[in-house]
Amino acid sequence: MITIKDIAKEANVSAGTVDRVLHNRGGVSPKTETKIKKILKQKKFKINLIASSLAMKKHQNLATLIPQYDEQNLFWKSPYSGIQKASQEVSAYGIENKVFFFDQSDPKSYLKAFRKLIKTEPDAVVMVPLFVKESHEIIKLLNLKKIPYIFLNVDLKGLAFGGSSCNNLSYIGQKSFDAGILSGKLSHLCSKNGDEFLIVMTRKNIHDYEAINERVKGFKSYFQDNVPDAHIHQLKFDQSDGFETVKKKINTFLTKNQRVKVIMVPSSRVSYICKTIEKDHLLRLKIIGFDTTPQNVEALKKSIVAFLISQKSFNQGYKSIITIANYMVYKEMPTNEIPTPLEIITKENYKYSHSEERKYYNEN
Amino acid sequence: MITIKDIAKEANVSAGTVDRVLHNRGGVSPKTETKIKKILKQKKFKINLIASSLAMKKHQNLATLIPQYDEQNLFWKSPYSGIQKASQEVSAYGIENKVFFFDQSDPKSYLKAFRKLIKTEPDAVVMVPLFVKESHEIIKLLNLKKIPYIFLNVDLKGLAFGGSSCNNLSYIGQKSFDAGILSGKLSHLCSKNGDEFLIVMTRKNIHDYEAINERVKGFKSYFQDNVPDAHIHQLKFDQSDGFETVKKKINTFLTKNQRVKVIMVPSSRVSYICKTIEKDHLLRLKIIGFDTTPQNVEALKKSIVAFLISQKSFNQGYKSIITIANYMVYKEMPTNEIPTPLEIITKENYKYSHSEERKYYNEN
DNA sequence: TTAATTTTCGTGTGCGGACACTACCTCAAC
DNA sequence: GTTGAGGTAGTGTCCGCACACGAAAATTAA
Repeated sequence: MITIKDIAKEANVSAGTVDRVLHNRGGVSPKTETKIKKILKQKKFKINLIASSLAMKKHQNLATLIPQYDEQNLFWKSPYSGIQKASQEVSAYGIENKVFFFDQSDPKSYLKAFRKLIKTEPDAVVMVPLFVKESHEIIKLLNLKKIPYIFLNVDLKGLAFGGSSCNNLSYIGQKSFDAGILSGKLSHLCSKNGDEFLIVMTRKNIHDYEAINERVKGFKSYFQDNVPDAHIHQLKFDQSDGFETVKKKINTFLTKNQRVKVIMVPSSRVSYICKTIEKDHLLRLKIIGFDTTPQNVEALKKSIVAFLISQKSFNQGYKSIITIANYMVYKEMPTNEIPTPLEIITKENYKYSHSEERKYYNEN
Repeated sequence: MITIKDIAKEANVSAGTVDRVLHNRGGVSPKTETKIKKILKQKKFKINLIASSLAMKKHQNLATLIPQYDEQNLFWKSPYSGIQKASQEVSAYGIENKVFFFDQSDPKSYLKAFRKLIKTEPDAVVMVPLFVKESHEIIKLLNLKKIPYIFLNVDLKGLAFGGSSCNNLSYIGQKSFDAGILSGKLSHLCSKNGDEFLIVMTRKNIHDYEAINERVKGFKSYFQDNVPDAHIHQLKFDQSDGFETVKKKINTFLTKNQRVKVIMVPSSRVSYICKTIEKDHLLRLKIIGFDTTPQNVEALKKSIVAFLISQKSFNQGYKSIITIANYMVYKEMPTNEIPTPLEIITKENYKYSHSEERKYYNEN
């Protein structure tokens, strides 16, 4: 193992000087700096994170702003678990994470939670910018206070409102358009010539309104590029539509359109949709959905759903914390976007796909 | 944060005594021991792993025994990269990993490499037990010397030869049978009633002889359970068969059997097989293979191959090192088996699936 | 009672790095 | 030549813990 002292000896300087170079703290003449840098590279010196974090002992505050989950909508449980796990890990590095929840259907609670958050004077923030307008108020303040922040799961693609542009260090989440393309490909693969397709949209989930649209666009884009003459139907339901309404509409539609063989549900509500569909129809259908919520996985196991496209939201949560922690501790700049994998989940590979998450649950 | 000193002060003893209690190192009177333990619990003291591992500076040797990769067979490059990455990380914990290579087609080189390895007196070993008989010689010695070891990618399911049973801490790899089931499911999903299936086996890859058999078994098992009357053909090629022989045989077969619509290649040689198949046939075929070797990914991108089932061998390599390192440092017992995910890779999601690996390549 | 021995415990050093503090050196102004 | 400012580089201390060493206390032997 190469230490700072080794480098110092090699360069005929003291450890302090090497340290100054390592951290760009200035006060080193260009000559010695280049010399030291050369030796650092040559010897492949890597800072000893253990010793480093011990020496720093800097207690930093991290704050996280995410939607609260409930039984109605378990989607946010998974990223929260990932956040919890990562928080535990980074605590050894002197970073303490506080989580603030808001109601995903209430912009006011979003702002309220943020106000609480900002009072704790965090050194960095991880947030889910669910509401565009309110987010810009938040961002303005964060920019002003020079608090670095990361977007999780939802992106505000550099939208600038009133001069406050997003300076988020990174966005960690799925590329929804590409996820849509993938759903198109899968639909295509498990269909034959002449089969028709159906997209079913619900409005129950606000959380990924933008994402859902992107997925639909991606889906259509796939077919435009590969099967331009494919017949793609679309059904939309409103928040106000009850279970029975949905049921009636869908089944009537499916009876009329017997050539529809594949259904794509661009939200995490695929299991709900499945429940409304009559058995006769289910038998001929291949159904593709998103996100591995417990209900969706149940439907997958029963072979009602053929594919789920997972965004590994546990990993998203986990990574968001790790990423910003690395920035806080080592000033390590993350890439602008950290796309999470588009995982294809079937009945057969589910049990292998979320082992990290399950392991975490078991340990706690 | 509670430190040892805090506890010591509270108990009116020195830090050394607290340390002795913490590590059961003896030499502490029952009275003070119970007193200290009480305070430890009460204050919820947790040892600072950072400081601990720094102070220990235990230089431990780790040795890894894996097959050498070459252009002919790039499969082993990926786990090696994962091993490299993990080695780098654990070096901060004072663990130095030495990698020893052998020729995957030569049992003698396997033993030879091991002899070299054992001379370095490693404190733990990660190995790919490719050859059953020779592995048992190795295991016998490791058991005797009480050196803990982990199996990577290939498992010796507790086979006992001459009284030497496998005491491997863990096996990190794919569950090949389940991977086969998954390939069956995918084949089924992208076929229609009456389509026939073809399994193409080559003997070029010895590395996963057992795995290949398991995959085939899994594939057949899926159809037995779900489509018992499916017609599954099988072609086997010998090591001696040249490209032209294979080409001739496959195309003759496909011409004769026009109802074959799906091909499953249970090894990582799917791209090789694809090259032998004439375009006319390719057009009607859905092809499923294993492992994301560069050539296979190429075929995937060209839409020649529909699905690849990846075992994330990079992660396997990475995890094997991390797992044994955790055991070495914290005596953390791993679970007996650490199955890696069965990832379904298509043209559309490839770019998101191996980002860790690519990131590592770019950084180095 | 005193010496010898064992048990119990305090002290000091070092792991590799961060950073404040200090010392030195150069060069210009007077 | 003296002085002081500004730029460079060295030194020392600390982070929390592990462990060796030896001192003090307790126990036993003589």
